[in-house]
Amino acid sequence: MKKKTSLADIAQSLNVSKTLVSMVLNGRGEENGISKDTREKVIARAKELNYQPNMLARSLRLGKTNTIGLIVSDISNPFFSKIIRAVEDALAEYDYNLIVCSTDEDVEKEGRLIKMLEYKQVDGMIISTSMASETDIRKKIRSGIPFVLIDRYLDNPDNPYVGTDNYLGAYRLTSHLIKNGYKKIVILSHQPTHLSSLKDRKKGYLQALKDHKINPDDRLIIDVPFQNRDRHVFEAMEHLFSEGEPDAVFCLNNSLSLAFLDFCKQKNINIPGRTGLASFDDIDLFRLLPVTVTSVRQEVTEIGKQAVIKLLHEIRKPGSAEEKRVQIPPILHIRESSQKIS
Amino acid sequence: MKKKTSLADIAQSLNVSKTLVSMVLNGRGEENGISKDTREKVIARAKELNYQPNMLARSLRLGKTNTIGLIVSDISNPFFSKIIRAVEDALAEYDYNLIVCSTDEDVEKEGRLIKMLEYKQVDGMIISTSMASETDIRKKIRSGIPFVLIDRYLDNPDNPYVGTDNYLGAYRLTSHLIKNGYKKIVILSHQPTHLSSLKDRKKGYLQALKDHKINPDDRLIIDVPFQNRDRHVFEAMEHLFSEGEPDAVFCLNNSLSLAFLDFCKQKNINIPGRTGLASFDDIDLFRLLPVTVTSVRQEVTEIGKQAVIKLLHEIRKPGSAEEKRVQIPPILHIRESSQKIS
DNA sequence: TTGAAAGCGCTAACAG
DNA sequence: CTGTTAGCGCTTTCAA
Repeated sequence: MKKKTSLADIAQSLNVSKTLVSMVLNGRGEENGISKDTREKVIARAKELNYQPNMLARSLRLGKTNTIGLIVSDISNPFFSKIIRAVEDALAEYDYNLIVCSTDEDVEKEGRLIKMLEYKQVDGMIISTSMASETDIRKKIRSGIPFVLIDRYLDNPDNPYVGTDNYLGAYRLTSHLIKNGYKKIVILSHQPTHLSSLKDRKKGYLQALKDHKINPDDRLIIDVPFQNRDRHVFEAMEHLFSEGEPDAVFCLNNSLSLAFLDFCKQKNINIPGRTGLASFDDIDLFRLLPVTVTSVRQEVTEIGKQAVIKLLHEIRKPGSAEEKRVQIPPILHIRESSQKIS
Repeated sequence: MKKKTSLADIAQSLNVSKTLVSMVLNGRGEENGISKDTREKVIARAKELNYQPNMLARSLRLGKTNTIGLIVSDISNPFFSKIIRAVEDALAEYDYNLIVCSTDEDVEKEGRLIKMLEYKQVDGMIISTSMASETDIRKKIRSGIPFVLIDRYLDNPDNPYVGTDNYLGAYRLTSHLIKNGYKKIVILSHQPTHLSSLKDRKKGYLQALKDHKINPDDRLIIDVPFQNRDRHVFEAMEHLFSEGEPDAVFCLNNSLSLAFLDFCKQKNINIPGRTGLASFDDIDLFRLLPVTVTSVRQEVTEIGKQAVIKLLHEIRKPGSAEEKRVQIPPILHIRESSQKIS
């Protein structure tokens, strides 16, 4: 493991200055009037000595790292991992790298991670926040590093944000269920309940009920804790299905659906015979089950892409975006689990 | 967005030296004999001025970034995203961050990413490589940054590596199928065929056939291209199922299984009636289908954890590990898709 | 055409 | 107990 060669090394070996070498290697040789001859010599020697630029030094000098931080609740959740992939690809085009972090919906942890990223001098952050208010985030990001929110927005409408039109998705889905004859529709969600994504889905659900003259029933609105979701879903559903008989379940995301399907499997609950089912998010499973599952697909790739575009905008000239909140309409996939009932 | 406060600022405002401040803030004040009084003053002022350490400068000085790079073929593949999560959690304990990259099994791209990470001075890398030989990687990592391979090893047995015992998993799974009466077992894989993971699984399959006196049939060994897998799997299977009738399919990973299940769904192929099925990897889908799918579960969390331990080892004293290659035994989940046939 | 020097913010060796 | 100095590797005035 030999010592790395630096600008100085190659400058010295050529009896020129670091300045010159730096210019040439950054492709700014010509415009600074370095002779073609010298330029070629520099480049040749750089290759010869196997020069590797030190981005750290470069970043320190330039005040930018070409790295952005991405904070989500769990990178192994397929919804997020697909967004991350899209973000990665979009950023690659602009030569940015990605540091990823998971919060497990833990506000404390999120705070620490934000600080961390700030210390690391990331040029920007993309955050799917668990916090309840913009002030909470601003309190952490003191340096004014730009950030854009994804999936969940906060109280300040001027925060750049990209996500799904959750209200619309839930409204359509619920309306569809109602039209197909379902009346006692459970809405299965998880904590924390202040997340805008979940709140908007709930609003869409309630509005759809209202518009179809169905009275909401509080007992059908379930919020399980985030941790140990599977077990909590099981218990809640067991309780619900043992007494009053709901006729459909609307799961607010993919992990809740998985938990619910598990419950149905164990309890031998037939879909849509005994209960209808519809879900937010669209995962492979939904179209591969023998009874395919009706769902609202979020445009994950689009969310990732747009978030990057917005962030890069924000990095170049903060606060310049025309449109602060971008809500991408979801796509309703009507399948067999929500078949018409009498 | 006010200018950030640096060590110098707080030193100046207190009429002490940067050195002192640096020591105190790094908790090395006491051991360097800074008076308690001064220490407290420094800490108070740091808080007051809202001091945020600049890790970039720190890293440049120290020659370490506390960041490691993780390269996989696709971070949105659940197998990898779970490993990533485990890696993230394990690294967090040692205050390391994670830069993630996807290669799409593209050797060129992998090369560029490795270089990238090297320029960024990551302290180490965890790589699920698509390359065919260790030299190819070493050619990229000139600086001697330590790395550990996951999921796939290379020709050099001294390369630190953590993965599943793929041979064993495939051997057991195939043996199980044979014992349950299956004889014409398709093995469905994808390119590139030099990946040790896939090669070992194939070896396990062949050995199991051999040990049970079944002659391997080349027509049953399928390698589809990595890109557009779904379509290729469909076409290959359509071809296969139209002529000679295989009696089981062994999918070498989760994405191939998804593609195959899709095929079965579209073609109305009954499992296990018309064909048995078994798969490497274990995904939610497999236990939620009405006919549950027999699979070999890889210990993803364990792989991530061990990779981190190995890498940290390697960072502290390179080449010191007792055991270079760690092969974690997989777990066979026997389910309904491989039921006994006559 | 080219170079000298300053400085990004931090830490460590060495002196007091 | 505390400070001085040097330097990590790079870019960027400003000067020649």
